[in-house]
Amino acid sequence: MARVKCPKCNKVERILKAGIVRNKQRYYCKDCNYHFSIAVPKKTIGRSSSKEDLQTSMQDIAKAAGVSTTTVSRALNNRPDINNQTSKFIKELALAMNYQPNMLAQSLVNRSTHTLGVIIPSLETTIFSTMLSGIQEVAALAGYRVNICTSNEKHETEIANIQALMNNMIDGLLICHTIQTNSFEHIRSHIGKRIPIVQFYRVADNLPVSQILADDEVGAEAVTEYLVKKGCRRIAIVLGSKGLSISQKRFMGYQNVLQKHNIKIDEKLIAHIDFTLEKVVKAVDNWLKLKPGIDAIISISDKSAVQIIRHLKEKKVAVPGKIRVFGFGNEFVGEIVDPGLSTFDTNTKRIGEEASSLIIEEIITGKQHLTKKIIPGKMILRKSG
Amino acid sequence: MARVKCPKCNKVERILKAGIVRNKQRYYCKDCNYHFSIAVPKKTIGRSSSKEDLQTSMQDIAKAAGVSTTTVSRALNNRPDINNQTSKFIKELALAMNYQPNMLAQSLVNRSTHTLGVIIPSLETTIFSTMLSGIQEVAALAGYRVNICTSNEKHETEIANIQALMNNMIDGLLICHTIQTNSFEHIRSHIGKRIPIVQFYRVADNLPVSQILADDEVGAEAVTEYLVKKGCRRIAIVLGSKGLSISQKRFMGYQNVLQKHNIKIDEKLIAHIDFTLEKVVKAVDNWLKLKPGIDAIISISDKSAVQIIRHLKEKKVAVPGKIRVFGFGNEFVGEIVDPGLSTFDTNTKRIGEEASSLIIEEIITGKQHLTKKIIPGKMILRKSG
DNA sequence: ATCGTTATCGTATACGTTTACGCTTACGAT
DNA sequence: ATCGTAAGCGTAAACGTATACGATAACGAT
Repeated sequence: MARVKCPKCNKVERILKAGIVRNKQRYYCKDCNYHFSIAVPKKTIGRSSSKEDLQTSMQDIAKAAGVSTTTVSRALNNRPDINNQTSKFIKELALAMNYQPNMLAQSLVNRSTHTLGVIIPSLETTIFSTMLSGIQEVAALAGYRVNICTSNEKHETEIANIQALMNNMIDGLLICHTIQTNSFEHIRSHIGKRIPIVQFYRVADNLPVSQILADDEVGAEAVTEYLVKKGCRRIAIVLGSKGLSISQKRFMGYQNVLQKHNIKIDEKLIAHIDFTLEKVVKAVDNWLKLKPGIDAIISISDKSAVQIIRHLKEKKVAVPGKIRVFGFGNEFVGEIVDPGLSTFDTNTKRIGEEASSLIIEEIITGKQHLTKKIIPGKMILRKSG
Repeated sequence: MARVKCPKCNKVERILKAGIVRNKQRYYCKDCNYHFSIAVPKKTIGRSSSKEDLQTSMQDIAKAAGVSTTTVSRALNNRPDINNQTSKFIKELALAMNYQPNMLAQSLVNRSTHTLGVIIPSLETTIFSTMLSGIQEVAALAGYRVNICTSNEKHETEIANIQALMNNMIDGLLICHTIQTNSFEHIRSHIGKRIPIVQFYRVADNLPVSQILADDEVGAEAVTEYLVKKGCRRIAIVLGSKGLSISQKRFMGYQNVLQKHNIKIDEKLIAHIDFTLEKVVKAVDNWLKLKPGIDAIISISDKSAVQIIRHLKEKKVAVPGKIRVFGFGNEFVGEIVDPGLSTFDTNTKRIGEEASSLIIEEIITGKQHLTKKIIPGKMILRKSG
């Protein structure tokens, strides 16, 4: 029996075992400092299965019915070139034998898995889980499964996820980028292949893939316009990474309105951050020190906006009396906070639904049209703004 | 060319097309009122692919290297019975040719997809998306994908989802039942097969499958005990379906404490409902009419609890002055509401993590131990209770 | 000289499904 | 009587990978 060798230095003496992951024994060669892994042979995996707990296959049915597997396939797929009695008989037999088609085998021949891959930054943020919900519901209606990966707002994880998904297991990829994502080469290398890609919510504008996005520019315009009308002149705004259209568009809307009203744009009032609690609080604290002071904050998300309101309350700053606060997204928590959060409803669930629907269309037709669809939203006024 | 026939009445005349779903043309026979579907033949699907956009396979590498696919397989899997130069050469070639293994083919031979199926009631409820987040993170660390289905709190959808998942595409199933689920035959028929099942959070006690659950009884005891200490004697409680252990356990805890303190249990104070807003409001309104009145409400979820607080505020009922309110789950919204929500932190994310970890262990070892693990939680006191 | 062992590789088969193609039979048209 | 056509079925190849088994050559031991 051949012993385990190091693929690099070809030696066999100083090899250590280093745990098992995904049914693969990991090894480490102390000589050349090299890691590698070998799949655990089937025998050693303790499956009790001799024969009986296996699924019944088409061949089992064929044998039982005394026909070929082709005929079974024809019956089960309602093909026209089969006698009706035969078909009926086989179908009943399949039912009686509790036949379940093996999706893997079907997918292998048909080159399609009826599965969508979804990469989102987080599952613990309401807007993302809401979008995912929309994706999932539409997908389920069309008979598609959903494979979900979270990037945890980390660019490297996003890249790793794409690699993990693009191995013939999905028919299409839906992606919402990390807040810090600024380069998009990891996407570009997959464009134009068999598997279509659709970006949603947080998209990159210079990539030739379809997009479903919120009405960021119009939303920011509406909110800013409203605030200016209310007399605000020093409006602070929280944005994400500059490479993302969500930041660009919202800044555009903000800028448009301020310029229209001849209000100078102050760089100090613009924060490009990820929305962790500490970063948000720090940005707000910096703004509070400014002279002249700010009179409004537009936040990138409702969650941050609500945290800002809480922070301002702690600092005894009146909302909306001293500072008006606006959010984006219309999450449940905005209804509950006191004062109620004014926000721009981005129609979050609908974004997921449309993204799902679009990619399924691209999968079925095989055409990628570079659709760019903006989902309209609406301003919701409560007490905070 | 054979024309489309009805599989039932064998006629061909009165057949109507009825849309395409999952690449299958649906038909409807007006004669016998029968629906059926036929897969759309490959030719008619407009794939431009002649040859070049296909992935490179092991055979391509084998051909290029002048060896057999077996040798390529050996090289790529670090098998010991291969010459080191050969192996290195093949690996470099594979890299140069941008080889990506076809997971479908691998899964077909290995009989494992490294994919977990998850069925949860909803993605728009914080506790569920948090649990899913835990599941996903642990799964990703172990190299497993996650296939997500939502039952939308509907029993029939749960059943349909199980059927859809149990077709060789997953290695294990994680399920959190619907609030209305009361019978479990749809689970029982899948027990003992190759695919392990783990129930989490909402489980059924009399099924021979592993469980990961919150510390419902202890939690309910702690909360009830606290309320009694505060002088409450008419404590109302919101529960889900009677078949679920989550309802039973919480009721047990509630009952234990009341009996210990010789407080009579009033059936009118116990509501078995799903937690839609209307049902919750209706239950609360009924309680408000009672004489003697209630002095506390324990809710099944933080979201409902927060809605209850809002409703009580609208009705000018003082919280906690007149009625104390407790939730379950420790969601973000409980921090934000005013007064802050007292709640029992069920350690939601950890439940997901443990469930994921457990099922992966069952998959790898091939043994199903009927583990029953209770995740400890802790009471969190804020202003509402 | 013969045998056993080991290293290295290929052949063939398997996984479960779909489908191109070919074969037979029946039947109506010429 | 012959041909064409269609219905109904089977054979075999294909999808891409993994592996049991066999083959060969080299080498040392007896």
